Amino acid sequence: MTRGIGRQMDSFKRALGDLGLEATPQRLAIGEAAFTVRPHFTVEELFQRVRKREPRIGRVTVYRTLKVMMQARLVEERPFRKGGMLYEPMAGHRHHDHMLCLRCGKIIEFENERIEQEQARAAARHRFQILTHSHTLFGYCRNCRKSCCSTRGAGPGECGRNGRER
Amino acid sequence: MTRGIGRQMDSFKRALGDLGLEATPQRLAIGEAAFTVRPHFTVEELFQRVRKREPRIGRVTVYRTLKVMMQARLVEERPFRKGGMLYEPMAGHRHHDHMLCLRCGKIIEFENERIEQEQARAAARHRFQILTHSHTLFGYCRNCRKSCCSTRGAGPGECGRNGRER
DNA sequence: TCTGTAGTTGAGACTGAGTCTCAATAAGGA
DNA sequence: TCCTTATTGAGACTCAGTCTCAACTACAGA
Ligand SMILES: [Mn+2]
Ligand SMILES: [Mn+2]
Ligand SMILES: [Zn+2]
Ligand SMILES: [Zn+2]
Repeated sequence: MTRGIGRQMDSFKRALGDLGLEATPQRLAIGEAAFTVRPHFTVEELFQRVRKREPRIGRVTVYRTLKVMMQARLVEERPFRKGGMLYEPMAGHRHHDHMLCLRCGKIIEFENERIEQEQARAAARHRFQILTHSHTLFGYCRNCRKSCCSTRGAGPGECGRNGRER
Repeated sequence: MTRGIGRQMDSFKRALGDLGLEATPQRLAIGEAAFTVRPHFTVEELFQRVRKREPRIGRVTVYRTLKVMMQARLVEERPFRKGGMLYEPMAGHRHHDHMLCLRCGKIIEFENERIEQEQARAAARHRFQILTHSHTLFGYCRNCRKSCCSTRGAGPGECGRNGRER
């Protein structure tokens, strides 16, 4: 899955041009980092990653560049948790929604064409113009549901998946 | 719509009992306020409202009590915006999802049984146990979509609806 | 009534995400 | 080279939410 970064960077550079912004080393470094961290990342994770290449970069620039990538629809914002968004690169990816395990943090992606259709119809009925949407299920993944949680017999950290993989 | 507060307060008191918590004046005041502010409120709005009756109450207690009401499923949390949740009393209300106008802040509620069904099926397919879900459409309401936004000819504040009614 | 205990409360300190400000720097054109 | 504009990053700031802890309450038992 490390393939496609070239293409993603091309889209990013084009987007910068379209918006009348320069392709500075900082912006390019942030782009490359965003397209190679794990698929749902925090700003802090991105920042740390960029710093390895460009130690002099500032947090503000990361926020700013992320905003540009959002405008260009190269990344999307995921309001999964209370303190702070997660971000996900979308270039190449098809649209999808998420299930989020409240115990082990696992993120499951799903697509459902019927839901998208019904959603469009509901919006049309209200003459509402959809720009984006967010559809997230919160609960327990297959590993965490019974064996761990119902029986109340385990602390966090087991359940097949070991630990954070949000 | 001011009817039903009695019933809601009864549920709340019962919930407190079930959780082994006392029905203190503070908690009751917060409950009453939560069931009478506007249907989607911020913590700060709730806090201000409670203060009118109980000026000595602290913000922490509001947060704490809100958490209790969440556990009892008397209110639900809405991750609509970046800085801070909105809350919505659910006692009596049927489940519904939301469309959110990015320009005037209007909140439209909708229900769609087919979406709920498909969502359940998608979860089942992944052996995922849903506890809650959040499904929100972001875009422009019927008043804001063309006349105001596409033509780029208006600042915020008009569009039929006058101002905030998030 | 007095006393001990557990539950509850609220002021204020603290954390962490995100924004704002502004001076320094880099780039590009005349 | 000189001038103008875009970009950057340190640090101050805002705001939501949490944590800590001492004070306060209700009440059960002596
Ligand atoms: Mn995803
Ligand atoms: Mn609602
Ligand atoms: Zn899990
Ligand atoms: Zn609107």
